[in-house]
This record gives sequence, structure tokens and C-alpha cells, in this order.
Amino acid sequence: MTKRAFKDKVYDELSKITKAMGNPHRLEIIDLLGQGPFSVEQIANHTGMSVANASQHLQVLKNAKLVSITRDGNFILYSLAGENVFNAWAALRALGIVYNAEVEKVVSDFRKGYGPIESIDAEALVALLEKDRVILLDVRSAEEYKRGHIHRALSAPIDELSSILKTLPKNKTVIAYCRGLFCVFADEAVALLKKKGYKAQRLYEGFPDWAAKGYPVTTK
Amino acid sequence: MTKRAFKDKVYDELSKITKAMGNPHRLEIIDLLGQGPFSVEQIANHTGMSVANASQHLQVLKNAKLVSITRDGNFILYSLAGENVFNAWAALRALGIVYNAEVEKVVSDFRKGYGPIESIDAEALVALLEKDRVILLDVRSAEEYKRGHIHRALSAPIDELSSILKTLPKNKTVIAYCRGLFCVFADEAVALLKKKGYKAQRLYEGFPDWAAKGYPVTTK
DNA sequence: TAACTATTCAACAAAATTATTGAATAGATT
DNA sequence: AATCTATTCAATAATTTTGTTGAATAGTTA
Repeated sequence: MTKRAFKDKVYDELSKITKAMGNPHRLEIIDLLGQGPFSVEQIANHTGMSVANASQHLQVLKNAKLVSITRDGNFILYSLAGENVFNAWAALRALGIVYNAEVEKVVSDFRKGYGPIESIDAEALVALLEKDRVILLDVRSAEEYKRGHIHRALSAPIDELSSILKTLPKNKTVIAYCRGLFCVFADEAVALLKKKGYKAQRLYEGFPDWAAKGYPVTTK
Repeated sequence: MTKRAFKDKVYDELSKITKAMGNPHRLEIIDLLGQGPFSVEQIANHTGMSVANASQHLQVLKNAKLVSITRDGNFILYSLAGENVFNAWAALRALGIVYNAEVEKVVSDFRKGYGPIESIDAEALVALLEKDRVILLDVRSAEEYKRGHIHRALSAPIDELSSILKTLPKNKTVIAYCRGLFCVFADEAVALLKKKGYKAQRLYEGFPDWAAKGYPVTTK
């Protein structure tokens, strides 16, 4: 085997991974699977794709060893093949946000629709939680909360927020978090909370990022 | 703008980056540019592509903001757009090596051609250099050495190694390094050194990885 | 200003990727 | 064992990506 043939083979193998990531639907699937395992139909619903199409994209991800499967009754559940996969996705996402102004612009333009939303990062939240100075709300669905959530967070699905809200004391700041950087449930929640007279902020990133950084997570 | 349209736009923008990385030639270019700036023709020669083809791939990388250009006389020099780019590439490469046995296999099969080569990592090399226990050889070309090399390394281009070798004392271990994980100059060097009776090892990764990790680098 | 030259572009054909449709399959229920 | 059902597959057409060829371009040098 010549050096050239060797290099061709190596870069070709590695490009199978980047190729598998080189499609918007598949990036969204990877982002979603950061939450935990999902069935094909759930993935299709979350991403607005047909089941057959989602299945085919999942095959591509599986062949690239980026996702793995387990079976639960009639359902096949897809998960990320390891935490490295989410980390690599997070690194690429960061790359996009730093070097490609377009990504930043799309996100900030869309978020402006909810008014000016303050956000804090994971480190700051840890400090506030330790001092017991804040109420932390998980505004994803009840099911997602059950899969895993930030330690000490209360479940407050965005649809039910307005009724839950009445039970919250107004003397503490409320922090809301959701699925990730590209999920706007937390923005919606903060906008509603502020309208009702609360001091509110969103966690900059979402649950999968929090978990990937090794901060405390629980299912109870 | 609906949530769906927002997500479509975000993932579409981000996929431009992963798409740009989703091609073996372009990965090889990114890997090469980890060494420093190169002209289109140099890139074409190093990768075995035609100049026009290399140019087109470079346009793709440039549009994705992964590389940037500077001009030097008649030549246009391409560089990585920032160190994040090399780090993202390194993360993907690591992902490939961990999850895709095929990559590991191709590399180790090819290297077996040079016999059993021991390698050490960057951290271990730092310790050995501090104790002045080793001779460190940069076996890339003289020109690459001049662009930048590991502090205290001697230039020993692989072609000239056998003559340089005569000047080296035999009481110290020799460590050789080259362009990266997929470069076999260091393996060749170690094989030759061992044949001549030296104790020799290769640095596991290459110069760009060393530099990306923030270890000391010099051009003098 | 004229000549030169590294790089890019345009046009083409071949190959690969994509979404949709509807049928096939594997595996769990009953 | 028969039925049911989530998932996968096969076939298709539309779109995108790729490498080659040769010409065009922009910017430097003389």
C-alpha cells in the first residue's frame, strides 16, 4: 500500500463521519438525541420529517457509528453512540456561532420576538443554586423532565406554566431552561414570567449541554 | 417566522460547516493547513489533486468560513480561519478513531510495515525534555521546520536523516515527530534509528496537535 | 503599460444524495 | 400460530456534488 493509498483510505473513512453530519436533518436528530433515546416516529414528529425519511437518515447516522439502537417492546430507540458525539456536535455548533455571523444572526433575530431576554451560563447558575437564591424551572414536557433534569429543577411544561406560576413566590429570581441553544421554550417562559411581574432569566444553553459538562443531573 | 422555519434555518446554516467538512479531500486540506499557510499549488501537490480541483475545494472551505486567505506576492496563501477549526477537526478525528474501528485498523495496518513502533504522548515528552533525557528530531522538511517547530527540536528531514544520524550520541533516547497522526515520516525515522542501534520512539501526534494544545513552539 | 502567472471560473458529464411512495420485514403482542 | 405494527427497504425522480478541461481573471512584476 502506497502512502497515497493509505491517506486516501484514512481521509475517506473519516469523511464518512463528517459526511453523516453534513445534512441539516441529521444535525437536528443529533441535537435531539442529546436529550436521550427516541423512537423513529418520535424523531420524525419532533423534526417534521416523514417516518421513512427519518429512518433513512438514522441509517446513515448508524452506519457512521454516531448513533446506536436498543429495543423497547415494539419500538426501536435511537441514542447517541457516546457522549463524545454530543461533544463533537457542540464543538461544531460553537464553531458555527463564532465564525459564521449568519447563525448568530438567525438566532438573535428570532429571539428578539420575545423581547429582551437575559441569560446566564451554567457556572453562574451553579453558584446561585448553592446560595438557594433562585427558582429553577424545566419548561420542557413532563416526559422529557422524567428522562432527566437539572438537580433541584421543578417541572413546568411551557403549556402549563401560567397555572404553575401562581404557586411561585415573587421574591426569588426565576431561571428557565429547555432543550438547548435552538429551543425557544425558555424564551417564551421568561417573557411570560416578566409580564407577570417576576424577575426572570434563561439558562443560555439547554439540558443536554448542562449534562455534557458534568453538572448534577437527576431523574427523581 | 415560525419555530419550524427558524430551526430549518439554523440547522441549515450549521450544516454548511459540516457539509464543507464532509469530503475526504477537504479534510486532508484542513489537516495540512494545521501546519500553516500554503498556496493553492502547494496544497494541490501535497494532496495529489489538480490545481483547479484544489481551488474549488478551497472555495467551499472559504465559503464555510473554515479557511481564510492572505496574499504573498503572486501567491494566495490559505490558512485555517482560527485555532477552533483545528480543534474541531481533532475532535472529529478522535471520534472516528474511538467509534469507527475501521480507521484505527487502516492506520495500524499501515504502520505495521515499519515494525513495532513505540510512541509517547505530548505530556510525557514535556517531562523528558525538562530532564534533558532525550534528543528530539523534527523529521519534516526543512521548510516546515522553519515555519515553526517544537522548542528544542533539531531539524532532521527524513531524506537527510541517515547523514545527520552520525552526529547523534547513542546514550540518549531519540524521539521523532512529524506532521500528524496520519504522517508516517516519524515511523520511518524510528525504524531507521532502531536499525542503527538507537533507542527511538515517535511522538504519537504531530506538530499541529502539539501547538494546538498550547505547548511551547518556536521558529528559531 | 505590457507581460506574466497563480488562481478562479464556466461548462460539462458522471456520480452521489435526497424525499416520496408503497411494499416488505422483523419482532412483539394476543 | 396468527395478527399487528414499528421500522426498513426498493424504486423513482429531482437535486446536488464531484473532477476535468480549457478559458478568463485579477493582481504582480518587469
